[in-house]
Amino acid sequence: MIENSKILLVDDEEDILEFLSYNLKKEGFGIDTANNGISALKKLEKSKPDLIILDVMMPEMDGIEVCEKIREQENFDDVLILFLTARSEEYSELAGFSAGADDYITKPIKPKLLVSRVNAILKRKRKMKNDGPIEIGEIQINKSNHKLLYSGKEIYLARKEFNLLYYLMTVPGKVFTREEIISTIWKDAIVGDRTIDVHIRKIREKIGSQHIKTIKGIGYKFDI
Amino acid sequence: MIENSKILLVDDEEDILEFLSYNLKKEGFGIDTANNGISALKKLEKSKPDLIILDVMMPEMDGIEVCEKIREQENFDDVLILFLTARSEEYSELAGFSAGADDYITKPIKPKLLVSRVNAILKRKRKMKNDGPIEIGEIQINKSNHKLLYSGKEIYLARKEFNLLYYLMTVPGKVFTREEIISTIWKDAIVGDRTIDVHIRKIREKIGSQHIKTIKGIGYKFDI
DNA sequence: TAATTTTTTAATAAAATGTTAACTAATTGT
DNA sequence: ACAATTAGTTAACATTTTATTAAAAAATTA
Repeated sequence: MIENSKILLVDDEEDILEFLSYNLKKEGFGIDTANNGISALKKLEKSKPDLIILDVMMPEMDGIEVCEKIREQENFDDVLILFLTARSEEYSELAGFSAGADDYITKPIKPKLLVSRVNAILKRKRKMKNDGPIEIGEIQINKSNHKLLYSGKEIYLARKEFNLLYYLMTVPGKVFTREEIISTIWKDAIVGDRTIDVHIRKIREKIGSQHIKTIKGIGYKFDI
Repeated sequence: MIENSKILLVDDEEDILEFLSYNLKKEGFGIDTANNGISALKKLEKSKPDLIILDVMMPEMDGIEVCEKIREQENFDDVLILFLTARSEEYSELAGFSAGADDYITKPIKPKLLVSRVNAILKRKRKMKNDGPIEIGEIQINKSNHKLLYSGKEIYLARKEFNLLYYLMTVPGKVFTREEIISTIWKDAIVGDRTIDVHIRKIREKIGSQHIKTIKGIGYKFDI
């Protein structure tokens, strides 16, 4: 499953491309490479990668810009993107995430860490993609047909509300931080903190307020 | 904390060993030395270092080989390893990292840079480790989802309370001084001494007062 | 394009959390 | 034992965080 995932590597340094290729091929991933942003964008359609590993520092078009351009495309607005950054460029953490990155690895790259990070991120994705309905108590939520059943009755949720509730329900009992929520539900937009509250409120309006609990200073969790 | 870290230095040149020793001891690190790879591997078990500084260029067994051998050992497959390389040996960067190094420093070694690098790498490690639930007796505290279980029952702690208890539980039995507590929990605020007491009191209110012991004139510790 | 729905923001209220001050209790050193 | 020091307690107050509205902006649908 994971083994069949395709990864597109984008870096201007041939050495790094080879190093990454070697270590990821060894793990059974399908590898495609590009040595600049433009070439990467061109290869997208044909390659259809599950994950893109992007160097932040590249001449002409840097990783952040490439990332933004990828996210603009209909078919790739939810492809996984992982940034490579030099240790010193701490700024890239923030810049990268707001550009729509899913994770990042600092150089120098350690093969073990790289592989485990890549596996983790793909696993997470598959879990999210896993379309089977989640059933908790009297509540059933089904991503494939976008339906929420509460005691057998269908309740309509707007998209953001649905995504948010679904996300919380993926791990019942776990407290999701506001940061986690924002970086998952609002990948490619910067929204204020109150936005979450309002959506939570609307969900509570529809399913009652006993299920979604506020953990002040941290975030929210779904409980039976 | 950092000050108590143990470092194993491995180099064939006595001068360098002394130079490193001198500069790192001055910072409060515990130092052990070995002048070849075989001796280093032997000392591992007894020394249990947090960090190993390895010269790449050594006769008989070079640093990369030593590194690989260390990584093969169950107990040390995630010990930190830092390479010393001559500036010219650029190849060693890639080779070193694929052997499992965490960082490297080029010779000639500048004391200030050495110390800051070592501190940085140890800090990073502690940060990474800072996950996963801590379970002590009937108490389980889980930072990733901000949950405290006491005899299986979930207890709610406010954020500061949680952070404080978690901190004390990171090293059960260790007495944390008020200074340590303040500089960890109140990183960017100046608070009075009574503030700690009040938070301790609130925690005791929730989990009972048998676990957090006051060491008068020093600080507090967590005990089973 | 207009109408409708959804999403976001802004303003404000409410609630929870955090800190301090003032006082009391306990401990320690002499 | 007694003063000095340190910790505990409480309640008031300050600060931070979240909830609730209504209204504006954006997206979707007819």
